Amino acid sequence: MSPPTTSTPAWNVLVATCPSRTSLAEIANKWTAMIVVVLSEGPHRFTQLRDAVDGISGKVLSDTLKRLERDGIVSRAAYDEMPPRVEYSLTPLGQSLHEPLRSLSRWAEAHIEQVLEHRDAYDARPPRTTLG
Amino acid sequence: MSPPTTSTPAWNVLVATCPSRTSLAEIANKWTAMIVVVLSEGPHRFTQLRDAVDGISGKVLSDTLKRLERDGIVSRAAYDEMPPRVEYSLTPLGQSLHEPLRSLSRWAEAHIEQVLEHRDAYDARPPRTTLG
DNA sequence: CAGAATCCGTGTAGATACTG
DNA sequence: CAGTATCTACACGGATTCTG
Repeated sequence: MSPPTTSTPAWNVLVATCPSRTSLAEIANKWTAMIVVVLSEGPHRFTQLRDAVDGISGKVLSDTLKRLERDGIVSRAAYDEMPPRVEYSLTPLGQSLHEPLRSLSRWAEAHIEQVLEHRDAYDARPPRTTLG
Repeated sequence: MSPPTTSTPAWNVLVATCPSRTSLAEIANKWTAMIVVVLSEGPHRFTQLRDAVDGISGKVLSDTLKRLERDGIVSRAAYDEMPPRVEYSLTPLGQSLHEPLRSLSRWAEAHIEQVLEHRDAYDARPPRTTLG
């Protein structure tokens, strides 16, 4: 039974011993963000995912999917066929995570130019060896 | 089809060569999330931040703040006093990042119990050595 | 106080090769 | 196709020390 949204969460990620930190570390991750965004469009097979998330290696994809499955964010459906077919999809829990993560990746896309400009300016500035 | 947002982002994090990936990697990070959430309440000094983000080490805080400053997300104000005083705050760019990141940490807090239950169930299940 | 510098352990990523 | 198994490598996090 999950608490209604009105209830105050007993957890606080700012506390080191809070278990919610372990899941924050899991979801605040670039691969997780991209995988969840892709899976939000519907079930994907392993190779489909690897193609969609350009540049990810098979091992990293496999590891990440396993962790997400363990956390109940992704579900795995293996069909006993030849050649083998496995489909990954978002659980309801994972779907609730989609919005926050999509916001993040959208932010990255929308503000990358500003970020790049800042980086250029920062890197052009002399190091703060002496007091300015 | 792309949604009718105000401006169409030319960037796509799913493409490996897209520069927005570099900023996604930066912001999709547990320390960044916690720091931005804390700074959203107002400027903080270094030690205040280290206390607020429980468990973070001085080096990691310093490194992360430097990266965030470089990206234009955090601004640093050093006052030439004795003892030294430095205040960190969110730039307007950083403030625009607050909502997405707060959503993430709230998700972690709100769903940690479900996540823990899934982990227990997953770990209790025998390994998938043979076909199920 | 606010850090820089240093050292070090570990996790995570990446490449490659192999299997059912 | 959908992984697993290995190995390597480096970035990251963490603890400690030193300084203006």
